[in-house]
Amino acid sequence: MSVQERKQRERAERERLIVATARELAEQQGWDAVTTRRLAERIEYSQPVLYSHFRGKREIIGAVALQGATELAAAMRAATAAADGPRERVAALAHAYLGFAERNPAVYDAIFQLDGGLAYAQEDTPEPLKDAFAALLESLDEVAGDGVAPGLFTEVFWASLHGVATLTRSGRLPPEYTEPRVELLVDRLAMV
Amino acid sequence: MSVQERKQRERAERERLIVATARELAEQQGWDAVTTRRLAERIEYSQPVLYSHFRGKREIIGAVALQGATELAAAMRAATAAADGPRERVAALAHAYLGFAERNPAVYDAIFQLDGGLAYAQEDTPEPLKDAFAALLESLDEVAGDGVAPGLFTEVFWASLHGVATLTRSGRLPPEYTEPRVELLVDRLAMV
DNA sequence: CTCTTTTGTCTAGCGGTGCTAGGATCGAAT
DNA sequence: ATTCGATCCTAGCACCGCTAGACAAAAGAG
Repeated sequence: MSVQERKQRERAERERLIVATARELAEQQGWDAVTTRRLAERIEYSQPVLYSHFRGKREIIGAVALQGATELAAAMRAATAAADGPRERVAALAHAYLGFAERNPAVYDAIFQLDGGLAYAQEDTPEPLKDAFAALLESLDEVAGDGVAPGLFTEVFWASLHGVATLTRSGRLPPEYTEPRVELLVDRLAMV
Repeated sequence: MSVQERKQRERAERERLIVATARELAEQQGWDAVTTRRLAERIEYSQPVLYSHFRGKREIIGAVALQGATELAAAMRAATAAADGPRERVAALAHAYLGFAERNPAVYDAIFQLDGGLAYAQEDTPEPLKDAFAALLESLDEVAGDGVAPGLFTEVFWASLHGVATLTRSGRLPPEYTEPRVELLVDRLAMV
């Protein structure tokens, strides 16, 4: 029995290694550089081993996305917990979100831009994704304003942040005015 | 002389054919399906011909992006010209933008998501891109509000629309509530 | 301890990608 | 008619995601 347990443990460990290595490589050189060959070489196994853990490259992206969503949710909750008052909470939320996107661009892409084979906005959406949305909702609920559904408000606020994050990182928005952009968003959208 | 002119004309015509075919193929089957081999086959020339017109696939995407930006700018101007009052103009602008993104997803990607080798938000940014931003600015200028730079306001409004457009199309936002989302954005962001 | 069976891993290869070198062909000018 | 230059294509490179099948190591049975 214990032999099987050890093997299972080692297998799980190797799977973590694959995900961590893919993430590292993606952050270092972009997702285009994450090829199955390079990834296999880095974990010091042959390519087919990857396919004994994941159906394909897409699922590896998905695994990185789930890990990232968990961290993003935690980062947002930590930031809002330390803020006083609704206005400050929303501002802290926005900064935490954009900060995460800036510090972990490849992970952000895995969650919000690439196809990781995950279901979004459905019943079978993976828990980490639901939870990241819930973390947004928790702080935005109180500033949605009268007659506006908190869920709808959260979607709109989130979409705005996402737009700023992606357009900035692709060089379509100059990065130097991010701060006033966020202030404007918070000022106008949040009903203090 | 006239022989050279004819050749030049034919060359320009073939270049238009390449761009139009790439766009068509991208809208039909997505950008992943736009390979140099398939594209070459559709225009009934060999692969290397593509490279006598463009440096590579990236530049073809860029050409589609410029064409699309011109159309997008025209669509926004047409929509806002037919609207009465600032509030209605902004709403019409938002609908024109999102409508374009929905009807031409591949072109939208070429402009705002993919790497077409174009410069954004700089002096050497191609005219069509500058003009599309200018078209946004023209209608948003009057609703930026006191003490808010119209350029900054336009960036934020644009980013919000972009977030809605991309998250919706990738299935991360359920499409059925797009209308109330846009209404909320216009209501809150625009200082009527 | 030996033999069988199962499990795990690797080598090699398939059909595809973007891109390019070098040769063939065709038209224009001498 | 012949040279010459422009134009285009065939063939091929290195890489991609993914997989079949050979092989070795470990586990279980006698």
